[in-house]
Amino acid sequence: MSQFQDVQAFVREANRITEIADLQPLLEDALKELGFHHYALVHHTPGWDLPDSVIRLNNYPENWLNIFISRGYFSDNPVHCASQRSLTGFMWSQLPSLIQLTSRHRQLLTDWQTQGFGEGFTVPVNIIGEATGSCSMSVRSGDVFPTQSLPAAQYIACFAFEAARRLSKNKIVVRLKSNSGKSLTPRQMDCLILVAQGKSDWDISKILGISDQTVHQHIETAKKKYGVSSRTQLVVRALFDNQLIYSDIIN
Amino acid sequence: MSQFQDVQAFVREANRITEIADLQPLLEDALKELGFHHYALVHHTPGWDLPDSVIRLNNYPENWLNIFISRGYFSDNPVHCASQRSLTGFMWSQLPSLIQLTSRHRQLLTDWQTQGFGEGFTVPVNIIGEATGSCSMSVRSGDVFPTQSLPAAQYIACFAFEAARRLSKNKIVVRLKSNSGKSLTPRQMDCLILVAQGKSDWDISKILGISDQTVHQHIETAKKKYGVSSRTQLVVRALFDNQLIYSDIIN
DNA sequence: CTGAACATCCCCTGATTAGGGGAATAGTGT
DNA sequence: ACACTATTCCCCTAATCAGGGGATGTTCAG
Repeated sequence: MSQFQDVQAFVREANRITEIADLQPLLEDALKELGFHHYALVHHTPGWDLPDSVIRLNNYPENWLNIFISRGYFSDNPVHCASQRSLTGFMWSQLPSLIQLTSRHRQLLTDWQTQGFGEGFTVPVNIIGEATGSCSMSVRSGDVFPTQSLPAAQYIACFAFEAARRLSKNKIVVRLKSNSGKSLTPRQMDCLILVAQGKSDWDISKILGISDQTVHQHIETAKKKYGVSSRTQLVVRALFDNQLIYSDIIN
Repeated sequence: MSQFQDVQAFVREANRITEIADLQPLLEDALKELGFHHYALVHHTPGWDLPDSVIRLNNYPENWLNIFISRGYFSDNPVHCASQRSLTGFMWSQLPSLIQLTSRHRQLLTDWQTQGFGEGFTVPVNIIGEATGSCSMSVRSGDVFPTQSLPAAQYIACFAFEAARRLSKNKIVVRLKSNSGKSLTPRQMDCLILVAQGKSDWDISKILGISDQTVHQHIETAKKKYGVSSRTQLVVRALFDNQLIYSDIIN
């Protein structure tokens, strides 16, 4: 599996299967060949139950799944948290340098080790308009970690998720209402950013040094450009269209 | 470049450089070796000017850049649009099957061909909390398209963007205020989704078949859980935390 | 069985937003 | 010079949201 041609065989097969159930053994075998014993290909959802379109493949022993569910580790999971900050795969031993681990995070990692599991590697999967996800793989405690397999692992993880996505029953489709070049003026953007931060018209007027009615006017014009009727919709659309990004808004 | 070991050399070098300017020749050479003549590694921003932290590397001839800028193609770009819908790289000839092309999109592609450029391949780059981006590469019209290089191209594109991200001056950092397991109740989620869609309390009350004051109550409780003071902030936080996804909201 | 959490409803006041007008100034491009 | 856009300000009314208060019934775990 040191050649791209080898992993391409996996990609070809993954593209051919028609049932999500068929992906499970395919992926398990491919990752076993790379030297990994457990894997999890999942959407990052706040809850465990409920939705049908959510991808959640893994070969963890039932014992671990029980611990995982009973302690509510599916939400606020350090691996998921870090994978939203990275583009390429990362090893779990690097987690402390990627995010600030909480005591709850450390507890999860301790529980993991206590169950006889070892180092892991996670490939992030982020698609705008869908739930974020990841494909993780790990070895048992004491096993040699297959560092030389990571490039192939990254590649396989990516295409495995794409295949799972394709086969996921209720396809999560988001149709872009193209904003067709209509863009906001600088002043409208100033106001919009502050609106997204939860500021009132009066707050914004003081921050920008203009009257609150002018702020109101800018926001109304922006809403008309997007064809929406509420400020909340305006912010959602602007985020979705990349006119706004979270770093403008949060902290 | 048929082996993972070969592209790993690129990854090692990309991780070593300390200036974004050094990435340009490194990436250009690597992609030339794969058989591509032009590339663009960019953040998808609605405007061309302005921000400093935005990544925008390319080796397009000035002629094309002028056309690109003068016609405002940086916004509403079909390649960027499609790359937000995909996880793995795609060829530009597949664009019609990925998104619905507008006349403006087709105009861009026509202009592209008129300038003597040919088939291209784009690797999406999506990181939550940052502007989305992509790494595209293309051949000249009439050149053979290096299909066998696509796996390596996908891999290199990914790590090139990660390197550019690392070197981008004003690092776009978003700190997660961990919601530490505090999750919304089903009814609160119902209301939140409808709020995000721009519905008023009264609308929501009719949709859910409860009183508008109850709706109000659910939203207030949700706001308290997130520690925010406005509905807009609530929606932004919920989107950021993956409690809400765009497909819940848009269409 | 007893709390705790959830869901539902009602009351109240004041602040904010929505949506309709109109109008002056400055700059840009034709 | 004229059209156009952006920016700024003002007026108005009605609807909605924010933030208090309290109350009832269900469900589920300890």
